[in-house]
Amino acid sequence: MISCLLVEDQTLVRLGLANLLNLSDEIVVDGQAQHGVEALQQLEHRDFDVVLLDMRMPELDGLGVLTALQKRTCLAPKVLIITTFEDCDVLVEAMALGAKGYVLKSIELEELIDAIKLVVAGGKVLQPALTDYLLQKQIAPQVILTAKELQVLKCLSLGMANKSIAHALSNSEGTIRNHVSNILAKLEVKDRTQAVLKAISNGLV
Amino acid sequence: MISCLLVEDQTLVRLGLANLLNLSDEIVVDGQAQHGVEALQQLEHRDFDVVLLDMRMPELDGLGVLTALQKRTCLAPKVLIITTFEDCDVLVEAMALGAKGYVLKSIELEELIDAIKLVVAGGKVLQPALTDYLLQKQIAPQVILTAKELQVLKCLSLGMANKSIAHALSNSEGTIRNHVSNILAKLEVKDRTQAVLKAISNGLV
DNA sequence: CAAAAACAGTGACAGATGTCATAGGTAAAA
DNA sequence: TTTTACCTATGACATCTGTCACTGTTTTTG
Repeated sequence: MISCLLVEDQTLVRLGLANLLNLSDEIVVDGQAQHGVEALQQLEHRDFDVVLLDMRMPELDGLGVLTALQKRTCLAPKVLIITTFEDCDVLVEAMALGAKGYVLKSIELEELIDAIKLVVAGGKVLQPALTDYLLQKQIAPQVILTAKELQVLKCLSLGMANKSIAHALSNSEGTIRNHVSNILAKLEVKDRTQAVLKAISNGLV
Repeated sequence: MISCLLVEDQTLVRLGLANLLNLSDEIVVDGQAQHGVEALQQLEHRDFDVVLLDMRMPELDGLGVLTALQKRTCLAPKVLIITTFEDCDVLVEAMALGAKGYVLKSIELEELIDAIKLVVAGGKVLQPALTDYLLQKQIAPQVILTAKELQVLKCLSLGMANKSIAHALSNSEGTIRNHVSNILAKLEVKDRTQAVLKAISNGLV
C-alpha cells in the first residue's frame, strides 16, 4: 500500500478524491491537509510515500511547501502536483523546487493512480502541455529588457504618460521617450498600448 | 431521495463529489455530465430534482446550459452553481438566467447537502461574497457603453490604432476618434492605454 | 408624433507620442 | 586598457491622439 498525504484547500475536492483513492487497493490517503501549513505539520509527525499537492491554497501555497521541504535535510517525500493547469510558470518553478511531476485535475482516476505509482517508483510525470510550453519558451527569442526599461514598462502598465513617468523616475521626458522607443522595438510592437498588452500577457510586469 | 445531475468537467472532482453525495441518505447523483452538451442530452431523457452545475467547462459552459434551459417551456430543473469563485460577473449572469443559487467549491460537505435541500425546497442560496460584490457594483456608478463604443473598446484592447479601427469597422478615422473620446470620458481615464487597462480589469472586454 | 439617443462625419487645434541622430558619462567585461 | 552596454540628455521631425464645435441621419422611446 502506498501511503499518501493529500493537500488541497477545497473540502469537497479533497474529501472526494481521498474517497476515490481509498477505494483502490493500492493507495491509501492517510493524511489530509487544507493548506501548506497543515501539510508541513503532518509531515513533521510522520512520513508518507507521496504528497499530492495542490498549488493554489491559502496560508501557504504549493511552492511554499516545496521550498520548505527542500530545506529539510532528511529524506523528503515525493511530491506530485495536482493542478487546474493555468499557470505554467508556477509549474516550472515547482519542478525546479523538486516536485516529481504534475497532473491536471482533469485527469482520469486510473491515470492518476498510475501517475502516483510511477512517482513513488522514482519516476517523473509530465503532461504534454507543460513540455510544449517549455519548448515554446525556449524557441521564443527571450526579450531582454534592461532594469530601467522594465521600470518604465511597469509605469506604462499603470497607464502613465511620458511626462508622469519622467517626473516619477526623475528623468527628462526625452529620456523616457527614448526608453519607451527601445521597449517598443524590443517587444516588437508599435505603440505603448500594445506594449502594455504584451507585457501583461507575458507576465513581464 | 433527491435526484441530482452533476455537471463538472474535471473527472476527479466529479467522481469524488458524486461518491460523497451518494454516501448521504438524502441525495443520489444519478446523472453525470462532463460538460454542457452532455448535460443537456441527459436532461432531454429524464428529469432531475436539481442540477449541480460547474461554470467553467469545455464545449458548452454553465451560462450556455442555463440559456438553453431557459428556452425550454416545460418545467425546468432547479440549478445550483458550484464554482471556484473568481468570476462574480458570471455568477450575476447565472442568477439572472434562473440559477437558484451558487456555492463555492470550498464549501463543507454538510453545507452543500443543506444547500441542495434548500434549493430543491424552492429556496435560494447566496454566499456572502456575491452579495458584497453586488453592493459594491451598485455603489460604483455603472459605466454604460453603447454597442459601438464597446466594439471600439474591444479594438483598443487588441492594441489597434485609430486608423486600423476605422478601416476594420468601415468608419472614418474622425468618427473613431470621437468614439474613443467618448469612451475615455465614460471610463474616466485620460488615454487609450488606461482605457484598455480599465476594460481588462473590469472585464468589459 | 416628438424628444432623446446613438451613429456618422468634418475641420481645426493642442498636445502627446515615437523616431532619429548625436553625444557625454559611467560601470562592467574582455 | 579597450570595448561594450547602459543611462542620460537634447533638438527636430512626422505622426498619432484626443478635444471641441457643429451638422446631419437613423433608431428608440415616451
